[in-house]
Amino acid sequence: MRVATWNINSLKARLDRVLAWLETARPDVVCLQELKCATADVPADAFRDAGYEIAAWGSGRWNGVAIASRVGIADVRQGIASQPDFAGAIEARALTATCGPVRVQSLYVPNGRDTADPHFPYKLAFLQALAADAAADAAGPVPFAAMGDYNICPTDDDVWDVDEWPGTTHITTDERDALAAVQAAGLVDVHPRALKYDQPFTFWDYRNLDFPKNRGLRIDLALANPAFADAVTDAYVDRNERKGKGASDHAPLVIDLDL
DNA sequence: ATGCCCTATCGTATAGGA
Repeated sequence: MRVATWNINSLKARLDRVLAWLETARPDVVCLQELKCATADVPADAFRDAGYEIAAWGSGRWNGVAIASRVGIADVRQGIASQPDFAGAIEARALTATCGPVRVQSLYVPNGRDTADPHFPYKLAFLQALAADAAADAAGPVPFAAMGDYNICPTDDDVWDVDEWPGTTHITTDERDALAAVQAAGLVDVHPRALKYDQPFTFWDYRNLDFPKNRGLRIDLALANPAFADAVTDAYVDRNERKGKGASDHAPLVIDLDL
């Protein structure tokens, strides 16, 4: 089977491209992030016409996660255990469901904004909660992957050039330690191959010709338990989806499984 | 060609993204 994760940066603005991609890539399950629309506004009919059921948790302008599947969706769960709030709100950043033989989690980890911003400790707290939340699924017999936009480059090789990276977040030791703690729960980073160039980046900023210049980041990850990881036959980043008019700034991460 | 930022919002600018 084929499982994917993709930060689509608005479901409404991206709907045609998402549906077209489902038709060509034919994933059995796709985790989507940054819906930027309310749950009630998710076009479930359009997905149904394409052969997919969709479970979504959206809250309007920001965030929002979904899972679309053509092998069924069961046991849907919103959020993670002890999920921290931001400014008093529990944000739509995690959705977990069982789709056929796999259990997947669609994740949108907080950006962090700046190491001096309150969003940064929020990001670390979210990851800490995630590590605890994932432990049971990580140790279980069912193939499980927590996949999505982690907003962390696991290593310097996951940045086109750390010295040119303009942000203060995504590359810090604190963030990488927090990511390592999630992996320590029993999950491994399914490292994809790139369709072009050496590094399998998943994000390129819209500005400054970053995509043509391949100034990218690998921040969309699939952290898999042993049952999931052992079944992986291929993994790649579909950078072709970053091309052209109306593209998201992220490309899909696609994983093929012998399941 | 990969091509010079994008999205949603009570908007005619602003916040957020990474």
